[in-house]
Amino acid sequence: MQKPTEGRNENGATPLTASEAPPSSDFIRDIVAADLKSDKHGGRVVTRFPPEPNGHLHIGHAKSICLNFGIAAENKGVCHLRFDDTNPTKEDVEYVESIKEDVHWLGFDWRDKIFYASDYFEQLYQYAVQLIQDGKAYVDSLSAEEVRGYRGTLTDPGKESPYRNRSVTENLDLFTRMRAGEFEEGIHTLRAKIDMASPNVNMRDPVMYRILKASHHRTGEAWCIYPMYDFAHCVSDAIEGITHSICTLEFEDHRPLYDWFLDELRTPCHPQQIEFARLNLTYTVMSKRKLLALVEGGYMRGWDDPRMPTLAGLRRRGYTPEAIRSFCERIGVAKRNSTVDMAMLEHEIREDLNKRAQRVMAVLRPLRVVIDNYPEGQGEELAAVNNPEDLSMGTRKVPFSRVLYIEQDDFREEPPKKFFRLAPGREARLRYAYIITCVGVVKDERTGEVIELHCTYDPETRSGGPAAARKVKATLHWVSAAHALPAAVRLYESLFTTPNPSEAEDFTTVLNPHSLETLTSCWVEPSLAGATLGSRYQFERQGYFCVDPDSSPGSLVFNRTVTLKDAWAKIEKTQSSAE
RNA sequence: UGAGGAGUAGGCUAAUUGGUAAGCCACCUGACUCUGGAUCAGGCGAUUGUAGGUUCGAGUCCUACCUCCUCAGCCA
Repeated sequence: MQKPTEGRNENGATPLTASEAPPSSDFIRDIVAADLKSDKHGGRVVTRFPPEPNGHLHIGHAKSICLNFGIAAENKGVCHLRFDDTNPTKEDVEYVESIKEDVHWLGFDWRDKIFYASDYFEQLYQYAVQLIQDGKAYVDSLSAEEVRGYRGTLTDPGKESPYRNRSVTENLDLFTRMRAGEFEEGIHTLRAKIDMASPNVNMRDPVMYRILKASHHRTGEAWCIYPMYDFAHCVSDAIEGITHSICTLEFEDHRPLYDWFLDELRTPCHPQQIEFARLNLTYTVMSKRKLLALVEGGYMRGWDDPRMPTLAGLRRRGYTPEAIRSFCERIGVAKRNSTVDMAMLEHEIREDLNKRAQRVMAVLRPLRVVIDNYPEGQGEELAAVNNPEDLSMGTRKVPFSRVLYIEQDDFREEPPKKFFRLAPGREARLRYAYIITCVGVVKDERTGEVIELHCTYDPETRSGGPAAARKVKATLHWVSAAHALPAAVRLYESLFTTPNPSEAEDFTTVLNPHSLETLTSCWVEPSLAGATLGSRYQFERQGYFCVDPDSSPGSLVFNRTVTLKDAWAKIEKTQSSAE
């Protein structure tokens, strides 16, 4: 199928961005394409993203969102947002709001197609009644423990409940009274009458309804019986006219049940359930349980802690929706359990921000530098390019003066091999400014720590000046001490010390103690004075940073989204490990 | 030991349906560079889980085996 964008690209006019690029094909898209061709669903494509509002979305959900909304969009179809809110004891409006926000932020629009399984409670109930009337469902009065005993094991068949053969009339009566609230929780359940000897445990008379005297975040006290996932989900899909019901691998065993309900109910529409492997990422965890434990255990500041793989966390960290979408496209979709390298995600955000983020100079660990031959009280403004990857972003002025700060890492009193930066007697370029030579080192008398450098500058070497072309091995970022703005910067490293924390007996023991480092005496160039919340910058030579919501006027707080690739760090690492 | 799935370079994912293993990440060179960034050029790396079989030809088909994942909630 020819996409309009392809022709445009061939002309070389407009390069495709990641999100515009033709989606790579995968087995699900193959199925959808085949169904379209065979007219299986009347030429329609309707998908759905069905979260339960009992937690916050993470990047694993993003994979599902991109898949469902993506497939719909590619086929001129629609994707519904449906809240699977069938368990009031675990759900809350707080979560539905955050989920809506996250899906929108990711860049997807469900338009008016937002639904709730709870909207279908009455229809679901009527379908259940129909099943009872057909002799395909019954009210069971076994206790939870007894049900477990009757279910059998993976290798042994189950036994039929003594209540399995109640009459339709009795079942109808009991079910009506269940709804009316006559029974306490656990007294009765409605079960599908299938096959207690089925090798598939899900088919051994699964529970359809249980009594829950809980207040539901949308239906309040209207109901005291709630449908189970297996019954509610397939019927909800059918009600909405879903064509392809895409879910994760653990539901493969449920597919026969999904089909059983819809077949028995003779719904006008029978969606196809398709399963794919959920996303795993190295150096983090994805399970709701573990994420919750991190928050409740006080290991994280909240669901939006920038170290969390939640969409709220990634957003606060500085990730763009474009990078996440591109990531989801590149990892592909398959049935194979796999763990994607975190480096892939980092690659995506670097690639995106490299094109878009304004460059700026910031000194994180300041070392004072005095330019001895630069006149005291004098200053000048130097032109700096905002983004060498996109000259249309223009230039800005950066103030220069006699006293500056450079990065402590950019000076070594005794430089190791391959260290190109400043050292006694050595020269280096100050970006957009002059070439300087280190002529003196001031140390703290007690600690011996280097606290100040004395340098001279060569006026001829000013950027654009007569000797500007002279080659020096290193270019350093800097800020003018008199003009710089103070800032706090939060540096993040991987959340865990091992690539696969879930394999640890207790995953909290492999938490990385250095996952967060806060630097409070940083200096940033004055152009950042008006930086707005969430705005993203490249701090030259260091990485991408964004303004954290903890910032207030006059007190900037930045999060490091990701570092720049650092060739020197690698050299230094191999040097030190070689010793 | 029941049922359902899955095995392709270090990691992900493809392979026009039986036609001679491709792409991205990572890693390593080199070029270029006023970001040790970016970019560009190149490279490393797979007897496609194993063993047989069919075929002129197999990652694709057949047989057996091995390994891993999921399932015994009145959770989703």
